Amino acid sequence: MIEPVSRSFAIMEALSRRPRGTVAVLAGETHLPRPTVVRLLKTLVELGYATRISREAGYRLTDKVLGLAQGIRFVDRLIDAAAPHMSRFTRRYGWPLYLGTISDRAMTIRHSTATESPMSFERTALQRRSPLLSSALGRAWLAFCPAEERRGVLRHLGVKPDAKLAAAFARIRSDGYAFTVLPRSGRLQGIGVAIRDGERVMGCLSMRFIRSAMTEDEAGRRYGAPLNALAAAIAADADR
Amino acid sequence: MIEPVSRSFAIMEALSRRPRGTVAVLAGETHLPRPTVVRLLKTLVELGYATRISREAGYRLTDKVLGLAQGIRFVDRLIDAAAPHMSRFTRRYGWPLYLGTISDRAMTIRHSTATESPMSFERTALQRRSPLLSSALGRAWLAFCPAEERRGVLRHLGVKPDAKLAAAFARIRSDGYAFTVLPRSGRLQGIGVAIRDGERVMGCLSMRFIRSAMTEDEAGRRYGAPLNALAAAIAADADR
DNA sequence: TCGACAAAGTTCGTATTACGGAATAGCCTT
DNA sequence: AAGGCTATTCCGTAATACGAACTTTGTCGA
Repeated sequence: MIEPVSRSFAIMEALSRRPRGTVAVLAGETHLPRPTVVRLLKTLVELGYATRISREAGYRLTDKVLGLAQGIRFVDRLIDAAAPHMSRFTRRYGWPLYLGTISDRAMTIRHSTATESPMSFERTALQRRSPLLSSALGRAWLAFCPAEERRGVLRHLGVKPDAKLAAAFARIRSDGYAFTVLPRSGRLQGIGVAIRDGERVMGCLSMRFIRSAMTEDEAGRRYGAPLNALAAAIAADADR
Repeated sequence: MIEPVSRSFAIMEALSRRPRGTVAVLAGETHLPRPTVVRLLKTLVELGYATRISREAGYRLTDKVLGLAQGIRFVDRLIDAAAPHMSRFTRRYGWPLYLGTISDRAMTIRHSTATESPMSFERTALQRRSPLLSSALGRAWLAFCPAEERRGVLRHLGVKPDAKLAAAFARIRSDGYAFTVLPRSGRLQGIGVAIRDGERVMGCLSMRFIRSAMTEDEAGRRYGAPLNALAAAIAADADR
C-alpha cells in the first residue's frame, strides 16, 4: 500500500462528498496534517483533478474525474443493450427479469423489468445487492467467470472452495443456468444465466418466479434455453 | 508534485481507456517500470478502485471510481469550461466577470474573476445570490430562457407579466445583453449575457464596471460583442 | 481605517519509503 | 516435460515525502 496514493484518494473521497472543501475540513476528515493536505491538493490541482476556488472556499474536484469513470460507463452500455431485449422477454413470458453486475463481493442490480411485469411481486430493486453464493445472479456469475477470478473472490469471501461447491458450479455450467439457494420458507425463486463475451462475464440475468408456480426442473426446461438465447443476444449487442 | 500520486493517476487513466489492461500494456503506456506498475496496482486494488481479473486479462477499474464523480455536477463542467475564457477576458479588458446559474428564484454566482481584476471592487461574491428581475445576470437569463419557463418563474415570483416587462426582454434579446436595474445612487453597474445551447440557457455572464467609467450605451457598444463571443466560446466548450 | 485573529501556505532537516535491477515464480505453448 | 514469456517478489539504496514550526494572507469587528 503506497501511502501517498492512499492519502490522495482519501482527499478525493472527502472532496467528492461536498461541493467544495477547505484545507481544515479535509485535514480533519482525513486525519492528515494540514501541510500534507496542502501538498496533496497541489498535486491534484497540477494533475487537473482538483481546482482551487479561493482561499476561503477551498478546493473542489473538477470534471476530469468523470474521465476516469469513462470505462465504467461500460455498465451503462450493457444496460442500454439489454433493456429492450429484457422488456421483450418479460412481455412474452410475463416473469420479471433482473440484470446484475459484479461489484465488490456482491451482485448489484442494474436494471429490471419488474415494473413491466404483470407478476411484479417486488418493489423496484435497483442498486440492491445480491449475495454471490446464494442468489441466482451470484451463482451464475461465479460458475461462468474465469477460474482464477472465482478462486480470488471465494478467498475474499472467506469461503474454502470444497468439492461440493465445485460440483455445484460444474452443474450450473453444464445446465447453463443457476438457481437461488432458498431457505425452506422462501416463496420467490430465481433462475440465473450469464451474459458472456468469450471468457469474460459481462453481467448476469435472473428471472424471478413464485415457487408454487413451477419446480426448479420445470423452470430450467421451460426457460433455460430462452434465457440463454436472451443473454447471447444482449452480449452480441453490447460489444457492437 | 507528489510522484506516486501522479503515477497512480497515470495508471488509472490508462485503465480508464480500456475495458481491462495487463501490466505490460500499462507499463508501456505510462513508461513506468513493471515492478512499479505492479506495486501501484496493488495499492489501487487495496483501495478498491481496481480489480485483478486474471493473470492474462490483467486489471480493470471498479465502479468505485463512479463514487468519486458523484459530486461533480453539470455546473462544475460549465465552470471548468468557462474559467479560462473568463480569465482571458478579464486579463484583456480589466473588468471582473461573474458566472451565475439559475437556482430557485435567483441567480447564484458560481465563479468570478473579481480577484484577478485590477478593478476589483468587491469581496469574494461566490455563492451570493442575485435577484432575477434587477440584476444583469437575472435579466439576461429571463430574456433568453424559453418563454414558458419565463412565465412560470414570473408567476412564482408573484410578478404580473405586463407589456413594459415584455418590451424590456424584447429589447435585451435584440441587443444581446442586459443591464442591472440600478437605484439612482448605485455606483456599480453590470452588463449581462446568456450562455446558450440552442433553446437552453446554461448560465449567464455579467461584467461589472463603475458607473462613472462609462454609460450603458458605451458599455453595450464596447463590450456587447466581446461578451457574446465569450459566451459562445464557453457554450461550445461546455458541451464538447 | 486599523488591529487582532484564524486559517492557508511555506520552509527545511530528517527519516521514511518508494524505487527498480535482478532474481524468482507462475502459466502457456510445443 | 521443457522452454519461453510475463507477472511478481526481493532488497539495498537514494530519493522524496513528511510534518513541526514558521510566515503570510485574508476576514471580521470596532
